[in-house]
Amino acid sequence: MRQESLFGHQDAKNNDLGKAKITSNLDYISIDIESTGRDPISDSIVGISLCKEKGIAYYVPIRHLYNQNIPDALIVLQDVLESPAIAKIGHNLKFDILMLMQEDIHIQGILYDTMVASYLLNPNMQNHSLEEVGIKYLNHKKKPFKDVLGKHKSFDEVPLDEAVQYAAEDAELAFELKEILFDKIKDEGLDKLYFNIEMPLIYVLAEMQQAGIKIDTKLLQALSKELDRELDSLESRIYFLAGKKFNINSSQQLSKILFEDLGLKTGKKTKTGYSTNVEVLEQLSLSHELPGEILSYRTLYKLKTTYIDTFPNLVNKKTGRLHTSFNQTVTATGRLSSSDPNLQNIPIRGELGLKIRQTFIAEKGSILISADYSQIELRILAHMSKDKGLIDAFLRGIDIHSRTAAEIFNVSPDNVSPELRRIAKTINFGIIYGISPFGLSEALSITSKEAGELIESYFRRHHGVKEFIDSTLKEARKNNYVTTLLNRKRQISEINSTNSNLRQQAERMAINTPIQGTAADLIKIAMIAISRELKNRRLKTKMILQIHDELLFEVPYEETDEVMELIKHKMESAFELSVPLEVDIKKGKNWAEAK
DNA sequence: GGCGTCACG
DNA sequence: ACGTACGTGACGCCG
Repeated sequence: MRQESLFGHQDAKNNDLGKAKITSNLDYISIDIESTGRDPISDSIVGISLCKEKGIAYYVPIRHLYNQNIPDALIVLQDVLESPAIAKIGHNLKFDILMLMQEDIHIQGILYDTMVASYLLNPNMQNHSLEEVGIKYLNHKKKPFKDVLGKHKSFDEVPLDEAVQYAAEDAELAFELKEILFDKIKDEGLDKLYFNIEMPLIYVLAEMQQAGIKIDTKLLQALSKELDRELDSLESRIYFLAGKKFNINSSQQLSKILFEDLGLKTGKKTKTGYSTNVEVLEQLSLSHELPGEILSYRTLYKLKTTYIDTFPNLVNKKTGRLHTSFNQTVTATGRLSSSDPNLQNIPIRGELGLKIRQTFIAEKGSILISADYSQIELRILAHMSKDKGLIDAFLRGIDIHSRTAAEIFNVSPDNVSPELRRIAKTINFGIIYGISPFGLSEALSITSKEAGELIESYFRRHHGVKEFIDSTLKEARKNNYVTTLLNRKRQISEINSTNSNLRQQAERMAINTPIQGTAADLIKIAMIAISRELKNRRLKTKMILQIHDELLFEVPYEETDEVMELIKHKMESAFELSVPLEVDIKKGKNWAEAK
């Protein structure tokens, strides 16, 4: 492999690569950006490597801490990077897109992202790093980044010859992986899913991350002080009830207090001892005052440490906003995940949950709009199972849980009590999770015999669902994988296991994945469609969060009406099922109001 | 770094 | 007899 620095290694002055020369006959090129760190909002570009031919890769230093930089090199490359006719190959291109956005360079063109390709080929795999994928498909062992960095604090301090070796290797590796992985993508019938959904989604996710969300730091700080006082008083009360001081956050120490000192009845066990989780403590709170106080303490402490005290520190200095990372290659089902910080698990339940949502606000002159799919997974179940009862209920717009209750308990729809509805709702959830008598019995605190009877009663009225489950399992056993409506695949390797625990777990995955995964497919389609339409109409509205079945937008006042209609329409028409997709949409000055 | 716990869909 | 509801990420504890 020949590795050169396009400008740094050779004599820069003699390197008058004209734009015409770069762009002519160039169908695709692999790129890899080196940076001062992994945060594409805060960190900056150090250099970029390029490869357009196996065996030849170039490294362009941009901001190394020595004098061989070509600050204008990016401008020379801009035409290539922004050419829609030149496809871009890379491993985790969302990162490169975001880094270049900082330089006001906007990548265009087909994206061959080898990380996303690896994920589609095996969504169960934990690690789709270039290191791992390189080893798996090319048996190519990369030099670890840590070794390149050595004693240096950041890549911009790495001497050029070492930087060239490392960076150019990455670009070439991605280039070579592209051939292999995208042949497989085609062979596996994943090309439509990749090119129609995952590939355009990369751009959408990059824009969402770049947009970020505004939070009310002052309000969070005020909440924090309020909680300090409450936690202090809870702490004293807990020590008093326990008869001594201890670390309330240690479940081990708490377990000793509850089950040894106070002699309360033990319940569920964990690997390391007796459980002190919320179910156990709720049960214990009937016989002693302490468990209830612990529960209050835990809730407040959790929300304070995870959200209230953390978020103000994460507000980006440049943008004044909170930026998450949307991960496209993490979940086994096709969902996105969010991290650093996770903005897909912002509290909503309880008074304090609402207060936290109130701290997510719109920019001055804008509002937040939240749009969420109503019962999307049950609608998908209705579609996939062709179950007459389910389809009929959704076509007629009936409250699905009440309808299920009426069926299972054989009462008239008007006579469904809230309690019966709650049970039916749990069963409906259970179906989607790959129901089992044990699981349902735990969720409803009934015996598994009773749970089994409820399940039987459900299937008596929903033959379509029963047949869907049976045929899905049959397919899974035959293929060792299951698929979503848009042909996403998940391998279910233990589906034929002789270990019954593993096999049953695999069976639940086999049922749940097509449903959860199809929901993920549909909202991804909607996101792409909405993003396109916002661009086409030159609207300023920004999509800022996705929470599995919900999209959150920041919308300038004057666009409110137009955008509300646009979003609802695009989400509801993302894909035509045999039942309607329904979207609830709301607006407000903060996320609590818009929900 | 594994574990328990708990925030969300 | 065993042990599981599906999918995530982050926190603090503990070794």
